[in-house]
Amino acid sequence: MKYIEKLRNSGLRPTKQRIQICEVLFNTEKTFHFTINELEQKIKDKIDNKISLATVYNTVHAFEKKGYLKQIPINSNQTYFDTNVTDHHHFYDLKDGKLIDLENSDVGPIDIKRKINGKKIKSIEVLVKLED
Amino acid sequence: MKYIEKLRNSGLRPTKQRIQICEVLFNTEKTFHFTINELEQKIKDKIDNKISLATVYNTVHAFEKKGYLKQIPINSNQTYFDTNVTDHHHFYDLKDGKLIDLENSDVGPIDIKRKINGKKIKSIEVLVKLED
DNA sequence: TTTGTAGTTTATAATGGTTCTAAATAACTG
DNA sequence: CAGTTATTTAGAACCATTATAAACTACAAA
Repeated sequence: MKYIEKLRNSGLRPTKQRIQICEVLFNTEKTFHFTINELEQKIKDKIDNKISLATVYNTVHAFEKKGYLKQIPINSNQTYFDTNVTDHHHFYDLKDGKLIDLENSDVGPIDIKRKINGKKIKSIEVLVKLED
Repeated sequence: MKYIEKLRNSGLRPTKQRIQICEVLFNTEKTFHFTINELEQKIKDKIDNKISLATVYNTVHAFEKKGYLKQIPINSNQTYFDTNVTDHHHFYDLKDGKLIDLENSDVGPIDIKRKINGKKIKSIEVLVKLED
């Protein structure tokens, strides 16, 4: 299994649950956005054994910390995650609440002119809200 | 009272509570960011009578709908609002969770090259995360 | 005024996503 | 294996937010 090494290399024990969640998250052609509930559903669909909700939360947070997932800053009652951890931005369709990737090449360079003393920029995230 | 007209003009009845919340939110030299809990505290400090939590929520949402407040898209367990409704962006200091305004003039123009069929851009929001 | 009505406020309950807990289980190391 | 530590799990707890429904208030029409 290709994920066993990935997990071990990040200091995470390659448990059955983590490997299965890796399959659901990363064994896909395209990256995608999800909430915990959506991920839980995907897991139910693709996997025979049950994985407890707490484990899904634990795993997603562990993966986020390791940089395998990113949270998407958006105002919603649920937290959105992205399996696309490359530098990119999002459209957010207010009508249906759906997110659409905006590749970095779709956005001109972002020039932040102001500096904050003693701080450096960790990331720049652009959210483009869409309406009809 | 200057807020009575403002409220009435937006189709909101100028109740005592709404006027008082206006004072707390808008009768300041500088704009500011807040969560509902922080606003509740401010209200307690500045106002003699009690305003119920539900009213604070109702009012903030009403003001947001009318465009007097903006939600700040950020991942937090609480929702952040901004009394600065002009077009601008934010630094977010990950260390202490504080937000800092980034005036539009501090950010070069943002060029969104991709279009989504039948949708138009309502807003563009940039969140610049800071670390030490 | 007075009165009717629609809008607001309020305390409290309900909701629901997320986190905590502590016991059972599984992975790892020697 | 045996011992240790990490992980999983079900369920409880947490807590921001929303819903409820009764009391109250602004307002307009008579």
